[in-house]
Amino acid sequence: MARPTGRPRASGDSPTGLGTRNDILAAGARLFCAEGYGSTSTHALAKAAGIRQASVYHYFSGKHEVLLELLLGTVQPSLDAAARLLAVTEPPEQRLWALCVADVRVLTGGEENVGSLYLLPELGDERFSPFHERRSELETAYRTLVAACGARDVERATALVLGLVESVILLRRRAPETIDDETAPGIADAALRVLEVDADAVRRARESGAALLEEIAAEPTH
Amino acid sequence: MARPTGRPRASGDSPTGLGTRNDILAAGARLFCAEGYGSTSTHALAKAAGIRQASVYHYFSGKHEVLLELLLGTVQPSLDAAARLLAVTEPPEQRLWALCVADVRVLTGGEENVGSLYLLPELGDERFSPFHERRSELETAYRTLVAACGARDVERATALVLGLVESVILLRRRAPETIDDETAPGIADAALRVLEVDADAVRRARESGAALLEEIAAEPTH
DNA sequence: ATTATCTATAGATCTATAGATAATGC
DNA sequence: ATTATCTATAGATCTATAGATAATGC
Repeated sequence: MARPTGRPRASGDSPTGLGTRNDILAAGARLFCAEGYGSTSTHALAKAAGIRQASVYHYFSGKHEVLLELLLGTVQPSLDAAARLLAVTEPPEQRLWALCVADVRVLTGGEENVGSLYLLPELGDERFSPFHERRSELETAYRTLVAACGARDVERATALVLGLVESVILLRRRAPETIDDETAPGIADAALRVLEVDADAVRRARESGAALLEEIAAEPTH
Repeated sequence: MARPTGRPRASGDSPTGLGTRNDILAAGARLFCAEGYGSTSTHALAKAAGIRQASVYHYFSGKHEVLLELLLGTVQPSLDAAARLLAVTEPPEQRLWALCVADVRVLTGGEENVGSLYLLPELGDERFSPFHERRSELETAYRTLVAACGARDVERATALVLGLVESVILLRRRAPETIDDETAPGIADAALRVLEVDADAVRRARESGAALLEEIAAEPTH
């Protein structure tokens, strides 16, 4: 797409080099995280994407669709990992450990702290319910594994584990320089400890976790 | 103030019964948390406070001042507790434990989840820098106590402790029904364990923590 | 007289559509 | 011919000010 069809842009090139649609998504990720959803106008979105305000509507029906697509794109990889981990036969401690690691990696990866989109108060709007459905599926997967680990109060334990995983969103805001390769395993260990899994089982989960993660990454979804 | 001076409201009474200024603050807390800052218009704010849009400006120069006052009011009690805990002579583990408990109690108290105001992306605006200054003072207090507890990597440890404390904001969103009297001590215990404080010292902190909290609550600020 | 509220509104901004334009593709 | 962009803009909404009004206070 060296010279794509259609009228050329008035100003400059695609900032991402991945086409206008991705320019808009990248601009949305940056602006919604840094300035907020309600405080980002379609004009600001377009400007950051290197196009005019009206051109946004060629790709999206409004900024809500931009945010929705960002949200779905963020939850999907975790949901895939969860589906695979529910299907394998390893001990639940190892699978929960792997799910935590996979999820934290999604939240710590990428250019923007897209996890912080989860924290936007505007997500209460019903337009984002497709996201909430997926998110709720993911929580069900966590709950299933937490229960399989033998937690007494499953609801409370699940909330604590999810809180631990999501706390990485806050950590990335506060001190991104402290995030490294040990962050995800460290949080996954802490999640098992919250469930009062004994130290030996935590160690085993960590030892076999890497292999399990590779396994589910390789395996195709059925 | 049964019949206050000034023109009466066109519609109804003060929702809070604590005067118009507090009506506006309460409306701000509710709307900024539930709908977001940028998505809440001065009209919506006024309506929730039971007055007309223009009347907001009699008390505040704009919605940014409403949010700023809410933020300062939320950080102040924690800052007071921190100042007192830095002044006493108890072991640092006990003082850090007490600070965590005091902070979590602020974040779990009140009608609205005001801690979630901390997560608004709009806080980057320089109009909120008075809040960031106080917040940064509070972080310094945490850092001082974390260092006194003998943490090796003070910055990283402080970030983890603050993350743990703030995770209660997310917990209150996700599962408010799981929050009880054990939440704050539980988080404070976890904070000490993150610092690899030995189990005995954690137990001691918890045992003497309640008394220490009462002491600093009673004591006047100098 | 003072005060807190109100109504009215100017000007800015924002959204979403209509229609023009400037490229490539056939 | 098709497409992606553009310009222009109508109508909605939002902010912040001006000035009127309806109470109490003296």
